[in-house]
Amino acid sequence: MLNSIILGMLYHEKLTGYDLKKRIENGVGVFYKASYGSIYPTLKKLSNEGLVSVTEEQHGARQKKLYDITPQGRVAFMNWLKEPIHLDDGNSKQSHLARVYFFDALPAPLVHQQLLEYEANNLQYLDRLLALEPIFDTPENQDKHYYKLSTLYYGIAILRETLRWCRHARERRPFHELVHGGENDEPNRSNDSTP
Amino acid sequence: MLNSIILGMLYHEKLTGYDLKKRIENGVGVFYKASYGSIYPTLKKLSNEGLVSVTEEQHGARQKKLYDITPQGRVAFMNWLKEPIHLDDGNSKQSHLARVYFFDALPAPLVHQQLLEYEANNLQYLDRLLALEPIFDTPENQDKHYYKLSTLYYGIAILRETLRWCRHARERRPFHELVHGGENDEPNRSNDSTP
DNA sequence: CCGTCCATGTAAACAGTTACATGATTCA
DNA sequence: TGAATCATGTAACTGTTTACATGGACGG
Repeated sequence: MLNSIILGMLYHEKLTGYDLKKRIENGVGVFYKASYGSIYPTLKKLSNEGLVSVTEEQHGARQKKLYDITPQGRVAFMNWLKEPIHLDDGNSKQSHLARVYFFDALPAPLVHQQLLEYEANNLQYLDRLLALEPIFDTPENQDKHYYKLSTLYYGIAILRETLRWCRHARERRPFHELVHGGENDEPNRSNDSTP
Repeated sequence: MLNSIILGMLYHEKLTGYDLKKRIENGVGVFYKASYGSIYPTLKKLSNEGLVSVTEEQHGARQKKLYDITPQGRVAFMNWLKEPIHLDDGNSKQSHLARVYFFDALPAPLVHQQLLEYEANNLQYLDRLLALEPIFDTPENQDKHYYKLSTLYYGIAILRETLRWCRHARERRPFHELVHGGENDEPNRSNDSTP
């Protein structure tokens, strides 16, 4: 995961380990965290594998190491971007979004294909959860296992929203409507001006 | 994580490692996967820590080990359930939902408190993302960084849905409305039968 | 001259996966 | 009789976090 993210970050500019951390923080950082303890060892590993190259620079008495992606690195990164997205791997969403984050670098037809597949997988998953619904949502469980049930419904709600998002992204439609569409009101927010 | 889930599963019944796997698969399994390679070592660890006890049973020539939660195990599990939920830890949703899954075992006032806090944290997070929106959603980025932008909007959409879910769960309202409420139509599901 | 940022790293521990290895029991 | 399921485990590895350790540069 981190190795791919690093390659993605180096795709357009050379960076030091330190820069990388900051770029990740206010980029993919919204859904993926990286610490120096993972960044530096990963850079070393990528370097050993020939996917990045290092240039040592002297700024006065202080040295810094600028990392750059190699041609092999670009290939490896592109292959990662093209990998099919399967949902059943546990820590799903993290890695999916990390991939999507870099989709601007992928040719449009491939992106479209990826998003279609992602959508299909989510739909399949949703159907699985919807099939569980009548089995688990019994009057007895509604009382004694309310919170267990709630996690099932959370999954269903999130998948619905993910599908809505997929359709937007696949058609490259702007996202204002998705997120600021009238129907999604927020009754609990204290000091909001407007309508 | 797994150790807490195991304790939660043993809270109401004694189980073997094998049983545990199945219970997890069709319980929290929807959002958390566990393999034997993690279950058995974890059981051993929990046993060494005195949080579970083992009873060896002979079924013919075949032996099985029944695991049971100890009083200390119950305390440890309850403490885990009561831990405050902070969102900024990267692999959030997984562990949050795992906790919620076991909330039926927690006294109602504590559950309410936990969900309120969770809601507040999500709202705070949402505000953070909404603050990023005007910074990143510029005409230039809408074109060149469409997919980067899309992940921001995905986050916003999911947080909105999470908040809706929170309000339902906190008030112990049934979930049909959340998930089968009229407004959330699905224009694309016309002619696909399940795969 | 002091605090904050820039910059690089290591060691230990943690949590878990994958693949392997073994063997009994049940049922068609 | 052989496939599926029950049942337990290990070894090697992967990827990551946490805490530690060091020191230069820059601005107020």
